[in-house]
Amino acid sequence: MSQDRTEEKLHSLAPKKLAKEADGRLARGDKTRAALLDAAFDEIYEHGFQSASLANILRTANCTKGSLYHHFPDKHALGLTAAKENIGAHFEERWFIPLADTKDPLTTIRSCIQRYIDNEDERLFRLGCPLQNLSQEMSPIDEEFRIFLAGTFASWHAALISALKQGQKNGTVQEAANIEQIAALVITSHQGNIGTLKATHDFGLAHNAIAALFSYLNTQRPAAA
Amino acid sequence: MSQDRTEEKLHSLAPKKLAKEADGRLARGDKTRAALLDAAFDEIYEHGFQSASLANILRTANCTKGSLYHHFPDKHALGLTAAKENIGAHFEERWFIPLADTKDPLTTIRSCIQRYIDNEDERLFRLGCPLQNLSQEMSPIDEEFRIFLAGTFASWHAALISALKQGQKNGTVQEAANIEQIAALVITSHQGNIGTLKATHDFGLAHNAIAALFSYLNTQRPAAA
DNA sequence: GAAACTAGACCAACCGGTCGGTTTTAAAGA
DNA sequence: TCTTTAAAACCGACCGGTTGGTCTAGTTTC
Repeated sequence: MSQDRTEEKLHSLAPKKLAKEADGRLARGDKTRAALLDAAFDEIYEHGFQSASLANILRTANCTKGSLYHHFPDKHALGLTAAKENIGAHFEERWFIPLADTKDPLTTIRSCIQRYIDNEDERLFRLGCPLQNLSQEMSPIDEEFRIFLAGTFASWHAALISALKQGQKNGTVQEAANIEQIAALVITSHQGNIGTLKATHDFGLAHNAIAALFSYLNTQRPAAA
Repeated sequence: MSQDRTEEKLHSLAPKKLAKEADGRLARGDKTRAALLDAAFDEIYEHGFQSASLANILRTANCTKGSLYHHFPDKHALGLTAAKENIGAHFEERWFIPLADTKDPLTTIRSCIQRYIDNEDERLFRLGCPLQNLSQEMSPIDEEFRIFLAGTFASWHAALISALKQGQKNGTVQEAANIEQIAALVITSHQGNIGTLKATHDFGLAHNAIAALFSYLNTQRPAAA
């Protein structure tokens, strides 16, 4: 599947510059495109990429095959673009912005994680994390997806490390703390927690796991704060 | 999908009692059945349940549609049985047996986890953990699968807790340790680690995550051992 | 000879993708 | 301002291929 997708690019995957009407709304074509991307993300989130049905996407977006294949070369490009735009925005809002200028990263991390469990997000509970879902499904069979997903993990890791360094500067994280290790455990335990919750539906387990993580994080604070 | 599967059971999902030949080998029918289950598990592990192709399974198992639908009522039953037998055996070998009679569960847990990363298992690296893959894919769309998977997580959790209690009795785990929390973090961080590795292909991240986990586990030992 | 098992042709439903044709839009020309 | 024009956007019938599943006929085993 999708071995040599490097050929000609009739449609660019680079973020599209949106033409706007005078009143600021999207032009007709871009509105369709946006509806397509929204519908595609939803369908993929619900069913996975491979089982996502173009017919369903078309129905939700209220448009037709012709439109779809005018805007995107194939299902793969549609899915990848939808994933990029949506997952990128999610991490920006939920992690990168809160971490960007915190002086107490350990507390910030705690609140970022807590927010996933507290907010009673029915879809998160039922469907899990889109980044993780796509990682599981697509990593082994599509290198283009895998590279994007790996890049997201890398950015996440980098943002955590940079925030933890800031914490050291500001005296909220031990100088001796192994920052790479902390960041790695935050990522893996959080991912595992969301994924496990989806199958077990056991909030008790999830709360215990984050309690353990938080107690670990607390050991990384300076002895005298 | 699979809403009311409670109707008549022409084929039981309970572990089948295998008829044996005089010389101990499996009878013809059971050999076909076993080949089918093996092939099904492989195909599902590689492509997921929904994308698993019966044609591929039949080719691998070297048998035909007629045989398949003689032994199993449908794809769902085949997949669920294959998952149960294989995942059950895996956890038995990799976790339940090592944990069963250990006096130092923290060390045992450590070696169980380490084994996943050290053993250069190409399929684990590329495809991840079957329990996790199926959790991601099937939990939201099939309650029967979900219940089995949740049960596996519950058994895993219980085995960890029981081992950690043994550790307390034997003085290798702090009396004050919150055992449920430890067990929960072991499960979620391990699951997250395997899943993340599959997308990132970054062993460094994986090693950092388990290093952090191990350092947390070490804080749960008695002060003077 | 009955029951267990295997064989594979066949089916309707659905899949992603193509293609010739129509409508809408915005810019150019007068 | 009205007309022309070409590109952009949209439409949906249609295609070959694959899917899970059915069914009848034949073989093996006891």
